[in-house]
Amino acid sequence: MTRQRQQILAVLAATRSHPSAEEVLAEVRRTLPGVSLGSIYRNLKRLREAGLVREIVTAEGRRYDAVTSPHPHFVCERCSRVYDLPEPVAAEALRRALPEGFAVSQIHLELKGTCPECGSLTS
Amino acid sequence: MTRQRQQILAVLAATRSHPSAEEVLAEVRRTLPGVSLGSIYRNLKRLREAGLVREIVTAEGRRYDAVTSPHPHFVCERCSRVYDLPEPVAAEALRRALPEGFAVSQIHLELKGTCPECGSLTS
DNA sequence: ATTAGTGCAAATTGTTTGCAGTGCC
DNA sequence: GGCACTGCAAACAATTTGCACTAAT
Repeated sequence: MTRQRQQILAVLAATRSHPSAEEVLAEVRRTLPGVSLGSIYRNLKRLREAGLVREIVTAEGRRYDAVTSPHPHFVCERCSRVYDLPEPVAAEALRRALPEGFAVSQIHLELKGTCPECGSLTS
Repeated sequence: MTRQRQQILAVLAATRSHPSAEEVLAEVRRTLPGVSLGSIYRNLKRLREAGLVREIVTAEGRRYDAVTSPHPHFVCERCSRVYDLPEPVAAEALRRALPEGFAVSQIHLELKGTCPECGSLTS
């Protein structure tokens, strides 16, 4: 666990904004100016494998999130912001509804639409 | 609606395998040998805008699907196959559980884990 | 000393675009 | 003739990788 890796995790833990790799880079550079994008990607991958970070793949790109509890997201179609939602539904019911032979490791629920910030805009 | 576009739609309608753009290309070329990848992407985009095709963004790439009814998917973490699931849960309940100001246009539910094909394998 | 991790730059992959030519109304 | 659509190739963006160097145990 190097300084870089710690910083990345710290940045992710400190925000609810689900930053992209580039955004993580910018933020980490505020304390470690020399870091490279390659290291960000490498560390995000390791952290993901370690189960400390989650990757959210949207049509607009990949975003990262320090793992707390599994929760669904709301993705704004206009501004691409990702919002956390409280755990809403019976994941258990879902699991039971599944055909025989499927082993579920994650449930990823994503709603798309427009967020309050964008909802009022005309175009 | 050109021949190419029709073929692409036909290919997607004829399979439940959720092909990638490359796979669509290969399939379409069986009847229209000259088609290019650029046209596949262009047409997939148009078809998507027309609401005839759905794009499924997974960590492993984008897959395409002729739209029938909205349904959730199961993505195998080992082989990346995408499976259709029957509409399982109260989308309405979800919508109601959402904080004020969010307008939902699509609900995308994705389960990850291992599928029956892969479940028995050791590594 | 060894081993993992780094910065940098080049390579790779997936997708989009510009352009000149085609085919259909 | 005009306009949308094509194939091709070049452009692009996001992510990964190879390499020589550095830091920590």
